[in-house]
Amino acid sequence: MAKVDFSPIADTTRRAEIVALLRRAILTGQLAPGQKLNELRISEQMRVSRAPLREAMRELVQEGILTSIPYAGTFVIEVTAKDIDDAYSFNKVMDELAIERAWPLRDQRFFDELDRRHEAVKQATRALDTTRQIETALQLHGLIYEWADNSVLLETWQRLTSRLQMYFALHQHARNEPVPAEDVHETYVRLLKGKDMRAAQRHAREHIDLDFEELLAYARGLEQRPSRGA
Amino acid sequence: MAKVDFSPIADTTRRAEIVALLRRAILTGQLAPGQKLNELRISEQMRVSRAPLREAMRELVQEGILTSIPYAGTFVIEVTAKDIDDAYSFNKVMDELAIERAWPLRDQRFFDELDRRHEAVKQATRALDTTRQIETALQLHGLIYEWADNSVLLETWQRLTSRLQMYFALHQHARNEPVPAEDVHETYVRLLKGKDMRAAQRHAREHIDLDFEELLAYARGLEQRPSRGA
DNA sequence: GACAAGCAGATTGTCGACAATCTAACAAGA
DNA sequence: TCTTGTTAGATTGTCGACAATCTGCTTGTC
Repeated sequence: MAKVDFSPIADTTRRAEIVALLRRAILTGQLAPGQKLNELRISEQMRVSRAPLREAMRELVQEGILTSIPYAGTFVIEVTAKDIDDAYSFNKVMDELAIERAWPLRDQRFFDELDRRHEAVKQATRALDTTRQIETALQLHGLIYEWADNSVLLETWQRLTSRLQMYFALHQHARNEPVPAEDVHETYVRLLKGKDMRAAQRHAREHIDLDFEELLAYARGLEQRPSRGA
Repeated sequence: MAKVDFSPIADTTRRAEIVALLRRAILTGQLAPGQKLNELRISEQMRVSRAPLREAMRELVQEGILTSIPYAGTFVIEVTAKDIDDAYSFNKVMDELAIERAWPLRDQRFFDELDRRHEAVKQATRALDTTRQIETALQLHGLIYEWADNSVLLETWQRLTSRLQMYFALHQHARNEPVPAEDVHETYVRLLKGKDMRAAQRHAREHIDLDFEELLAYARGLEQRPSRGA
């Protein structure tokens, strides 16, 4: 009998597809923070009834990227500097933990996967696809969580990822700059392959710092002159 | 003009009430792990249509205490020893972090609230209300998270709490023992009021150990002879 | 007796319509 | 002019019915 690893079949419910579509729209910034999601309009655009759409929205509310006010509407979450700061500071600690847990479990498969994801980032960078660049960078970063062998830790990371992706997308969207050409993940990957765990943790912390500082500055700027309007 | 702090008005949707009902049923063990939730039956019992019930279920799926398989059903999550171990080990690190962050922010209101929640645990203990005892103990424990001034940390704790409460309720339910008479939180509260942060962190870690070890042993026992049945 | 095909029955997923609620514009009165 | 009451429109919340899918049993064939 042939030994084939069949991956789970794709979700066939409309709900799942709607969730994916909405999430993508939010995380890429097509739906701006604070924006209201009109159920009727969206359901008509998607050619779907409101039932699966509403269920999908409930999921995204729990996922933390939508917020719902009864009888008023469902909105994309607002992004404050404090939110970003909280996520950033929390992420630093989590990273240290993940590296610590994943460290003794690194094996050939880990290194291969690390290279694979690193390659994906570089490819997105070369293609000047900023959205995909953010996505792949987070996936690269998420490997230590997948390897840490702790379901709660992984799940927490995945929840956080949604918001991080949204924040970075916002940032990119705002300054509308070309992506950095140099490879900022080179050192990170090298250290994860090395023998000095502390060094890897330290780098992860500092590396994150760099990205976030800019992001924070941007968010603080936003709060000075609050956007929003009719 | 009178200065009154009006609290937000209660959620008035059926969905919100259903979520509360279902969550309570799961966390108290009235709905056993692995059990299937029949939508038609539940909606009839609650005198509600399936729409708000399904939306409520979606929320609880995202909350991590239900799991859904398309066209098959929605089930209460199974509890494995590894799940408990993961939650426990994750919780230890989070606790240290929360204490560290909350420590410099402790004030009179913190101490008052600490006493208030401690009192609630003692009262539930005296009343031999095990469910309420678990609930209040977790609320006591959660204060450091509320005070840590980090929304992501707090949110993560709240998600974790659901599952912790479920685990402990299962345990209690299984051994069906009277609640411990002595006050196991005395030291914890005292240390949180003191000046030695490290000591508080150490105690939190060790205190949690105690509770969890028993729980883990119980869960491992479960996995030997897998329950399950018609 | 073993096995595949096909057929109920039950359950989940989706739909369209109705009810409840909110918002904003407008009118009436102090 | 400001406040309050009213009303129309739009939007969300909920309902009951239908469609799609799964499960287990029965039936027929070898």
